[in-house]
Amino acid sequence: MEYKIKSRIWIEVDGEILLGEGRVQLLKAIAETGSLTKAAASLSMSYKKAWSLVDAVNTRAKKPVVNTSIGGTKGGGTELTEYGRTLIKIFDNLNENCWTFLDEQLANSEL
Amino acid sequence: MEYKIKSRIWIEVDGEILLGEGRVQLLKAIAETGSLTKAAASLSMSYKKAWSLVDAVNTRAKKPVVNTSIGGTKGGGTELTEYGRTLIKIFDNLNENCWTFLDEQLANSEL
DNA sequence: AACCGTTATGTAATTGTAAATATAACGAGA
DNA sequence: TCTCGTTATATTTACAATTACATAACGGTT
Repeated sequence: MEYKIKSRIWIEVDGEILLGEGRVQLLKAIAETGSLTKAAASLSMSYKKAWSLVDAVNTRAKKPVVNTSIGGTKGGGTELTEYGRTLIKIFDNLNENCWTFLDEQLANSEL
Repeated sequence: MEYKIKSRIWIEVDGEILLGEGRVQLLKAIAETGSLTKAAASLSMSYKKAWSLVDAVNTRAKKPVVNTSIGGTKGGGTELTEYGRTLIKIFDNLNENCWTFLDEQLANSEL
């Protein structure tokens, strides 16, 4: 029966969510599959939800996070931009730093 | 169009939530009103939800967080224990430290 | 031209969560 | 003993968020 401290972080723009853990997970799945449809399926998420999440990230970010293409042999696809990849890296870094910081804080508080 | 980092922290026991921002807010309202009914109303929360939140906190914490009484002239009431008050203080402290830490982290990441 | 898998978008259905409602018990005081 | 405001709990109702379904457009390939 030990107390554990948890946290979630997210980045906002104009009071609206730009990027959180769920969106980062989705972007990672897009990077792996090259397809929004497959990424959504791999996370057991509806395509519509996945699309609206990616759309929100893409329109709010300072630069596009994904490139999409429609049609062609493979039907099209979605790929991360370089900016999208750095965004993910920075987010993951912030998140891990936050976790270790909070663990230290809790340990020092003697709850 | 500036990026801002936000966070929520909470404390878990055995994988279940013990205390988060909402529960702390509720405990503070109880401290002010001396009544779970009034505390719930002051937060526009249903009594049932308020009760189940307080009950969860009370049963999972290492020591009781509130004392309740039923009946009597005033009908009864709910008051914080000393342990409940220190729990709130520590939580608020952790939370503020987390915010300033993350702000620093974001500033250093040059997003 | 026809096909196929994908993006993109609207609408209907569902379902899980929260609120509303109802009811009982309690106990000091009038 | 009756009242009153509170805690405590179950059941029903309502709503909002999510999913499911449907449809169109696209563009290489065959």
